Amino acid sequence: MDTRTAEHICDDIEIRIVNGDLVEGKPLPAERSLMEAYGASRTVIREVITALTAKGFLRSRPRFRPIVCRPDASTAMHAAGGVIKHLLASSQNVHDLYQVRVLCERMLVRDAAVGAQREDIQRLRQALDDNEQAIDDSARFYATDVAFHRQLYVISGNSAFPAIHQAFVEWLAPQWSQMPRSPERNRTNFLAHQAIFEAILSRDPDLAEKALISHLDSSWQFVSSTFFAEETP
Amino acid sequence: MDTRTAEHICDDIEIRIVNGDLVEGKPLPAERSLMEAYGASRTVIREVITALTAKGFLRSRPRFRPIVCRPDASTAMHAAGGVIKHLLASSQNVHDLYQVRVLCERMLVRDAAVGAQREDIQRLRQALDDNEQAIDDSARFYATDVAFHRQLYVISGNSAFPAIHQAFVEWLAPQWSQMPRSPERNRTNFLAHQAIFEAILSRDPDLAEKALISHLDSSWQFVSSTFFAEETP
DNA sequence: CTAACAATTATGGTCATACCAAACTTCGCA
DNA sequence: TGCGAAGTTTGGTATGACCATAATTGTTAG
Repeated sequence: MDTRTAEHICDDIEIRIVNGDLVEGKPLPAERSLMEAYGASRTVIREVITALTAKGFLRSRPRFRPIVCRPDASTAMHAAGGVIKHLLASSQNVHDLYQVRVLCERMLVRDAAVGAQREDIQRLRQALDDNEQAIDDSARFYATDVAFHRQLYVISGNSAFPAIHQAFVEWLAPQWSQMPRSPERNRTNFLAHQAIFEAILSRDPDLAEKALISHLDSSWQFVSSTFFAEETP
Repeated sequence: MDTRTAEHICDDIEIRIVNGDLVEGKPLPAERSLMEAYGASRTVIREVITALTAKGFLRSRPRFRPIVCRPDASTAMHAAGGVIKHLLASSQNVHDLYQVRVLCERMLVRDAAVGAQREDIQRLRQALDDNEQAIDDSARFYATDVAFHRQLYVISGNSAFPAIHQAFVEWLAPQWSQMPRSPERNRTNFLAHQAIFEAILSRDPDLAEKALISHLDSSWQFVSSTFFAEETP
């Protein structure tokens, strides 16, 4: 026999969460109830709870009952984030991750240029307008910047991409969100966004990709010169 | 004061792992040693261990000391996998994930067509040859198939992409690795790989992308008709 | 009767101790 | 020197207890 009682209970609860037996948003039964239900000691139950929490199936605050979380693509990314944040201590890994983002967005803008629907264009234009309105408010500009790029992921119609975008934003936030910003810099970025939008509007994937690369490369130059200036290549 | 002693110890051990204080591949100190070291009870230490295991910083078999794992991009993907595997119970999510893979590979082959070096081409050709040699051995064909696609990720020169490829393979394995296979089907796939290779060789990104899309779409058709045939659209 | 407050209970966080079985070490014997 | 048995270490689990805080209930004042 396998000696891991906890694993079995863990798997069972996972299943009960995904199939809706344990309702998302509601608290897990009390530890002492689960003891009885599974005929295990509290030690084991608590081990199960910590494991499920780390896996993203529960969200537990210190002195409260753990809340059931039916995991989605977003929580999957979040689970990976626990490791990723350590990897990003190396600027090489930051660069690699950023390049992954660039690759995704290059393809996304190409596809958007070819296949974006009228509503997609409309939402993108709205995001662009919001971006322009925020040029003089750097905090808001950052938010609308993120939102504009997010729209590129939404257009794909693939539910995984918004989650991926969210992951990129969270993981790269330590550098990007704390960049020194200015209305001039914001205007530059807005114009880059506008160029991407125009290229999509004119149904030109090559131009859209080129505009995107130019924008993201410039952004990388700015970030890397700010944060990784002293590192030896 | 914060009531979560375990979290502090957890963070501390994480740091000691990433900075090399705790050596990768070596076993963690015994639970009873950690008790003394941190002045905590065994309950807390065990909680820390289970959490770190779920996070991917330790790899623990039932009755053995946990092995220290300095996490890399691959283990990050693996951590996400615990959630992903549940999501992939829905064929919609399988499709979405597959489309993410398709998008990545489309861009990768485009870039390969533009920028692949001589050694890249050589390795890709080698992978293609291996693939051809394995047409009559379906098990080996699957391995060489994976290896060929992997090469597309390697060419990028970005250390994150091989890990992403590994993740795609693992997550989609339940469907793909158990597909009914035949030498005829293998030959079809080999020819598709060859077409992709030729397009890269002729430095034609549009053609390479087209060949890839054709290949992966056909593969999806085959898989979805096998596994998701009876589902109502 | 209701609302604010106090007492009680439920529950999570932590600790100490104990027992077992499997893994590891040691040591003596061949 | 090599090997196997006995003893020790260590992880897996259980039990019971204590504390602090959240949730609940009961009580009282307005």
